[in-house]
Amino acid sequence: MNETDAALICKALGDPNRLKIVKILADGEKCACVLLEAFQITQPTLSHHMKILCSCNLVQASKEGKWSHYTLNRRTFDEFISFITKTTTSPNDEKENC
Amino acid sequence: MNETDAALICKALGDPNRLKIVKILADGEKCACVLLEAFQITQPTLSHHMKILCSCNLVQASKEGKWSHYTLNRRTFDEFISFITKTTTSPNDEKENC
DNA sequence: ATAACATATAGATGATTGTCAATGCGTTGA
DNA sequence: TCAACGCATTGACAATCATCTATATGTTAT
Repeated sequence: MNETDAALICKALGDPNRLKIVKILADGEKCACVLLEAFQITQPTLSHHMKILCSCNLVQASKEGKWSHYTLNRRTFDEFISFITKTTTSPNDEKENC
Repeated sequence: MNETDAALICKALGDPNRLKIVKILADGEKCACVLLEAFQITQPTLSHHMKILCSCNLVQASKEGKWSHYTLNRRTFDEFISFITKTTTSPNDEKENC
């Protein structure tokens, strides 16, 4: 996990719908049809959001027949949390002031 | 801190430059001129980013004469961390599956 | 085979974003 | 008072984004 990865994840979580998707997935694996019910968006739009969440490795998809199942990737999430926490606690080298 | 606030903060952190600004501010208060040196952007662009970081309460600005000093608002940051951590650990009510 | 279903992809569109040059505004020092 | 300085604001522009409709792809059941 580096700054680029973290910024990508932040960007992914920066959309209210995607943040809510992550919240729902925190409850456990869900298929797209169940996720879709929780929103007022069309199926292609949901698919688009899932692709973004998967591309930053925050969510994992697995197909089972017709259904796509999505799970929250807790390892990525934990790494993200620890990265940004570290970012704000460990001082860096630039001590310069005005 | 609610989902809207958290999404706003994620959005603010979703830009690599802003994430780096936060990282630098973690070292302590900085003025705009020092921040500017760390980037390849123009002064108005930095000003724009600072406005976004301040508007979600992640950063606080204070003027002293000609200089604007910026500090990381650790309280907001901690609330943010605990919110998204809670989001992915506490199960919600929707237990429905396919 | 064929119809119904679940999801993904393509293409279009309006909104938002990051960036810059130009300019404005308040402060400091000569 | 006036010039220089630090920063904010404005307006413009290209790029990205969230969303939609239409369509394609793969799967299940008849």
